Amino acid sequence: MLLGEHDHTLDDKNRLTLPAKFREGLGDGVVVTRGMDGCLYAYAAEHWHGTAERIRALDPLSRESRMMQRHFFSGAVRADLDKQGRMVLPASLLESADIRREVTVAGVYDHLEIWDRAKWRVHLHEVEGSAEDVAERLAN
Amino acid sequence: MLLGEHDHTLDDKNRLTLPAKFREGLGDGVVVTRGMDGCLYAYAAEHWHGTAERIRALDPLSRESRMMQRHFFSGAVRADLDKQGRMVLPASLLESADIRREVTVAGVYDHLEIWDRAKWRVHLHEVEGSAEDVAERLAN
DNA sequence: AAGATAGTGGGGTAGAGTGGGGAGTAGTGG
DNA sequence: CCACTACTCCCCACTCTACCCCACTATCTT
Repeated sequence: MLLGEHDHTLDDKNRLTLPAKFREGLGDGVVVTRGMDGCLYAYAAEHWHGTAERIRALDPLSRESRMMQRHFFSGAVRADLDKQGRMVLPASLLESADIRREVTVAGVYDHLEIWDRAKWRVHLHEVEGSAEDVAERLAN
Repeated sequence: MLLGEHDHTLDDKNRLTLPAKFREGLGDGVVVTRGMDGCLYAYAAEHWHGTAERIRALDPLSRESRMMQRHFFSGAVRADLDKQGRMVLPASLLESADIRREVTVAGVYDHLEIWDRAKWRVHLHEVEGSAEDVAERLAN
């Protein structure tokens, strides 16, 4: 299970060191794709298939489904880690998630999320207030 | 069953000694998460899975669900105890619960709650007056 | 009163995070 | 077809953090 929040930095070569804690959970193959809400998702290669299947199963006769499929699949890249546990993030993905140098990597159960740090802060702050309301609704 | 209230202090390295009474109840694996009402929760690893499952089951195609999952899982950390029964609390969690040096650890049946001591006092005081009223409302 | 155990503090070391250099390969132009 | 360039991948080196171990004090128990 991928948990926790880590601050890292991209170097000049667009390399990102994955937090050591996450490496074993990811195996040695990672798929990075455009995520939701302006971040990138990183899946262990074996878990990627499940998510991919969910998106693939959407009906391509619906325009919105096609948009989702393009969003996910055209942005997906298989990345391998070097001996130091780093992966190169394609410039196109970095741009689409508006990621600069300062990055936050968050574990969200079955995948990682890669955020521009400033954006992450804002997003998380936005949730804080409503988390307890949502929890209240989940309670029964 | 986890019961009772203990005053402890964080050291300079953000380590918290768990009260000896609680250690056997927690096994050797603990998961710490952002809790409700401005404290931290600490679960025995095996009890954590139930809570995690409820959050995981939310549909990630809904924005609210995604935000909830991020908040919970990115705020959760697996912490192991050292030989003295201490665990390191990540700075990001301490910050989000506004915990300084003086800490109160409270047992609440299946989990521990970690509070900034001053905040705990205030909260407890708040409850004191209203416990009977709340009980009345929860009754059916 | 003495010993044991819980709580607190500090130091050393392995490993994680970051940066830079060099070789190999693909792509482009002459 | 060859040569040059640019990019990518791999390896080496340094710094700093976090983890692990040891030591001390206070309190509770016998």
